[in-house]
Amino acid sequence: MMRLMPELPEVEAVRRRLEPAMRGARIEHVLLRRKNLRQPFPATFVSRLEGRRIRSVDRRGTYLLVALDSGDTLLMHLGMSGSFRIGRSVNRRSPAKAAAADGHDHVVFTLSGGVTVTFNDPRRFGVMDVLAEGAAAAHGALGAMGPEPLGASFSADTLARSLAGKRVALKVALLDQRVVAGLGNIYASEALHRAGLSPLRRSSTLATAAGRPRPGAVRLADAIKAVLREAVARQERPYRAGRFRVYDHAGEPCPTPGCRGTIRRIAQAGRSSFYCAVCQR
DNA sequence: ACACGGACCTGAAGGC
DNA sequence: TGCCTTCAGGTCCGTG
Repeated sequence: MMRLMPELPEVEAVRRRLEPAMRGARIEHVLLRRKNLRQPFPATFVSRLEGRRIRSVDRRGTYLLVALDSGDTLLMHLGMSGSFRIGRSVNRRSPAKAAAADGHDHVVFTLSGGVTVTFNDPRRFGVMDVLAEGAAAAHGALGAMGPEPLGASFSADTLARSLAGKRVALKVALLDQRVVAGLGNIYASEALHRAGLSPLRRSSTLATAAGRPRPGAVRLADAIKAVLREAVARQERPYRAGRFRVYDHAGEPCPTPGCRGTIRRIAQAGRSSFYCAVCQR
């Protein structure tokens, strides 16, 4: 079950795996094995991809952006259970069909050189779309997306500013991609624990005061960066995973040194949050 | 404008 | 054993 959980670090790991296989290659063939994922594939999906050369493979939040020489961008989201498999086609007559083996293989890209990139997604929460040049800003999710937490545009100051006036619980605000891009349910809980902040706290209590971010906002911005940086580094050697400090650890002792609390699980906005009521205030 | 809950979908896990 | 229920997750959409 806990296979991927695609939040920013996991999507970045996928990007790093796809990039060397895709960048500079030409998309020779696109096989769609169904007509929709979470939303329908656009009618022109295949025709706008086939024959195009791939300029770059980037990530924004939890979206993958494949830039093409036509100016279009292939937009992909893994949803909850999406994954890619890179292969090499053995059957040159019908390379795409040979690569699609599993019933949840929904898209097969065959690239120049016979490389195949297969998208598998049992739950079909994933999304694929093609955006025309300059259309990213108009795309709902992308256009409104908040700063990249590991980029220069994210800081305690920007975080405090975007929490200002928000009545929602801090944990719920962290899941809002307009506040910060790429955080999901797991790393939101992890960051809050590291910052010593309760997931239940009202977001506006971390807002800017007297022109400067409150100490909690500084700790939270630092914690978000630290949690994500460590997770990105861990993706490269998954078997040495330190796992998570609080996520899915309900009932266990709080890992904060010197804290005698116990990790609790509560529901917020329909999702589970894990935290220590003793050291997170 | 903001906030909340339901829908989407399947597989794993737990209960009886 | 096997059936049934519940839960998990990210994002979008309708409603308040």
